[in-house]
This record gives sequence, C-alpha cells and structure tokens, in this order.
Amino acid sequence: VCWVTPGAPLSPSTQRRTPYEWMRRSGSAGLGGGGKTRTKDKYRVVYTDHQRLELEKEFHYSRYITIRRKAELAVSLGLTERQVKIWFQNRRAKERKANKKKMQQQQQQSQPSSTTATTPTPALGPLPPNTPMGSLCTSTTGLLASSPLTIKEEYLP
DNA sequence: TTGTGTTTTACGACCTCC
DNA sequence: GGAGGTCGTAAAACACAA
Repeated sequence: VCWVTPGAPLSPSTQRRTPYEWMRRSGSAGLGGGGKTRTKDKYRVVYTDHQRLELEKEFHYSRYITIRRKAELAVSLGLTERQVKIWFQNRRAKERKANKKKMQQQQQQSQPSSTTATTPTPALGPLPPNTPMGSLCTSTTGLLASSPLTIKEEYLP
C-alpha cells in the first residue's frame, strides 16, 4: 500500500505531512498484512489527503456506510474494510464530541445566570447500537440539516 | 527549539441485533 | 457467535505559543 507518494498531486496541506519511509512501505503489518496494525515501529499510519477526502465525502453522504460501499471504498482507497469501518466510527465520535461542545457553549450563552438547566437534546444524540440503517439513511437531508457538517477547507474542491 | 494541547489512527471492552 | 455500534484510551502526528 502506497500511502504517500512523493510528488503526487496533493492538496496544499499535504506538503506539511512527512512521507515517512515506513508509511510508504507496502505490505506492512496491518496494512492488509495480517490484522494487527499496532506494531512497535508502525503504531498508526497517516492517511493521505485523498483518502481522507473520499472518506469525508462518503461520510457527508451518509454517517453510516453500507457493507457494499465500505468494500468499494476500501478497494478504491487502498485501505482495508476494517480501516474504513474504524474511520467512520472515529468520525462519528468526532462529530458527537463537536456537537457536545457546541451544546455546552450554547447553554452558557443562553442562560449565564439561571440555575435551571434544561436537559440538552443533542442534534445527533447517541444512537442505540445497531440502529437500523433504514431509519437513518432513508434521507440524509435531516441529518445534514440538523448538524451542519464542518468540512475543512482543505477537503473542499 | 521545545513544551503543550489537539487531532488522528487503532484497539479493547462491552452492548445489541440477527 | 459474529458483525458492528459506542465509549474510553494509547500513542503518533500535528499546530502553535513562548
């Protein structure tokens, strides 16, 4: 797996990312090399901007990726399905964290002196595990509207 | 530089659903 | 039981003030 190809057309932000040798090695442990990805000298890889862009685009389309789409994406990006799955898990966690932070800020602004705090209802509150995707993904407009996704400028075309 | 806080991958524990 | 969800966390990568 070639993570960062020196000289490849990358976004400006990529230029600060260091194309380490171990990142460029193919067939390394975990990078499809057999499951475990935490080895002594390869604790984690850094995804390329292109990989992140594609993942962000997919996430923007739907918070929960289908099995089929996951397989397609993994192949097209040179990642494992496990990596794609975990990326989505981490991405949702990131969004929840951001929403939580936003709610706290809103609460502080709206009622700086009041002691009766209303229970916040997160825009994208914690979903029960294995929530049927049909109930979530019939339309993404609600999701997208309720939580203005902040895509970094570097990911925008 | 460097010290420190934040973000990004990756995993384990635990839970739910089929 | 396996797959995939959240939650918490480790550690590398990164950003940035001092």
